[in-house]
Amino acid sequence: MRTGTEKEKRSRGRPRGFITEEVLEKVRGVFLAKGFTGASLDELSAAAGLNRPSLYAAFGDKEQLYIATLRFYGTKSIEGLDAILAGPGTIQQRLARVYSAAIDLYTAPPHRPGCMIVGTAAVESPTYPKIAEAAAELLAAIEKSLERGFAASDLPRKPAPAARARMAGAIMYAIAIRARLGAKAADLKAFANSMVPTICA
Amino acid sequence: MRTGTEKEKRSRGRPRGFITEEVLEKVRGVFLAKGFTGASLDELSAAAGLNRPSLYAAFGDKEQLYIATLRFYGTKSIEGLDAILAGPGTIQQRLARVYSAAIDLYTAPPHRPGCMIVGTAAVESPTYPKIAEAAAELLAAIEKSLERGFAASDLPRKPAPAARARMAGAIMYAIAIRARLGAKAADLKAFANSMVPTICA
DNA sequence: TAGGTTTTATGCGATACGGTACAGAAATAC
DNA sequence: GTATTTCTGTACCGTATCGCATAAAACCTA
Repeated sequence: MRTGTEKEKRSRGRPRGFITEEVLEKVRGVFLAKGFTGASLDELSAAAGLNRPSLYAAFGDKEQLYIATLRFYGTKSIEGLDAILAGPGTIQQRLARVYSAAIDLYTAPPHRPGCMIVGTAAVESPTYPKIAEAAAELLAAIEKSLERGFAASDLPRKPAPAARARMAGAIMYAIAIRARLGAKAADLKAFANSMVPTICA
Repeated sequence: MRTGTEKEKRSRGRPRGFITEEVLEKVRGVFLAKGFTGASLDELSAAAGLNRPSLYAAFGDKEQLYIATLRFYGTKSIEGLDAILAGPGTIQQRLARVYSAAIDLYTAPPHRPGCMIVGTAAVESPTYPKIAEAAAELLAAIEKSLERGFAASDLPRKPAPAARARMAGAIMYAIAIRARLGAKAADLKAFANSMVPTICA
């Protein structure tokens, strides 16, 4: 897939009137709110400010567009995760910051969307194996990021960083689910804060 | 809603050719695999062995049918949860049994469906508030059941049973998500077993 | 048996859906 | 300037969708 940012030699014909990443950002809002099946191409192209043929030429069909959006969202999220985990403070403080930032995104108005992977990709998994595969890869990458954070900390080596990462990831997924089902940010933050010492024990 | 099992006085006209709960069980398989939006009325009525007008007369529209199915599924699940938690053994053993039973259901072939609440209701929440409400109620009931189990155990009163229940529930939701995204039962069971001592610490 | 009542079965209708054909527009290559 | 390539916009196609109208069937009451 072309990213639109590569400064490859200007191709010959009429240039694109959009930037791929901007389209993915706009489309993400629709997929995040409605899910893959629930989002119609009318809504998607309206949100993107593009006509359907342009979407199709750029991304292929709806499934490929969804997967591109999911990977874009996941990659951005993991970058944010890495950044917070590489920041200052104890691992407890950084982990708490990770949860706080996640909860702010998960409970953002107006939809309290939760996480795109947990909240929208999971439901399609049995029907669309490629979506399941992309989602599983992203969850694995999230846990790898957490594992790096724990490995670089001064926590005891037992439990292993990978085990701590699985646990920290599980708590994050649960928060995402509860956010999408309407849980209040304050409750989720209290829960997250109560889990940090357990994960870092 | 009539349950079909109430032995209310036989009504006057032609009797129903189906039992409500049996229909809900059959329909559940379709909703569980495809989600609310992804399941078509053709699939649903075929699975139920009913024609669409019969479904409509009995349940109303698709949303109401889905919510009835969700509540049926949730209530049955909570009964199973209560039963295991009321069984023999230490709370650690009983909690491990809960997870093992859940993982068997979540990873059942051919679809590895996970949990209906977490795997299919969550995605619809922003669009269908009544589904969100029913799902949130069921999660709360699950945590209440877990809380009763911890309250009846001989674990220390700190952390409080409610806090343990939130944690145990979070682990269950995370397992459901990972199951639907393709995780292997053995990996999930290892994870669950590793979490039991932490939850019961 | 006749009448009343509820559930089935067939089939339809209006709409929304995903996806595409085609012609015109905007850029580069020669 | 002309040709070529690529993208945009309109308009459309076939299909699948949800939900319902209608009439026949099955049962109870009398």
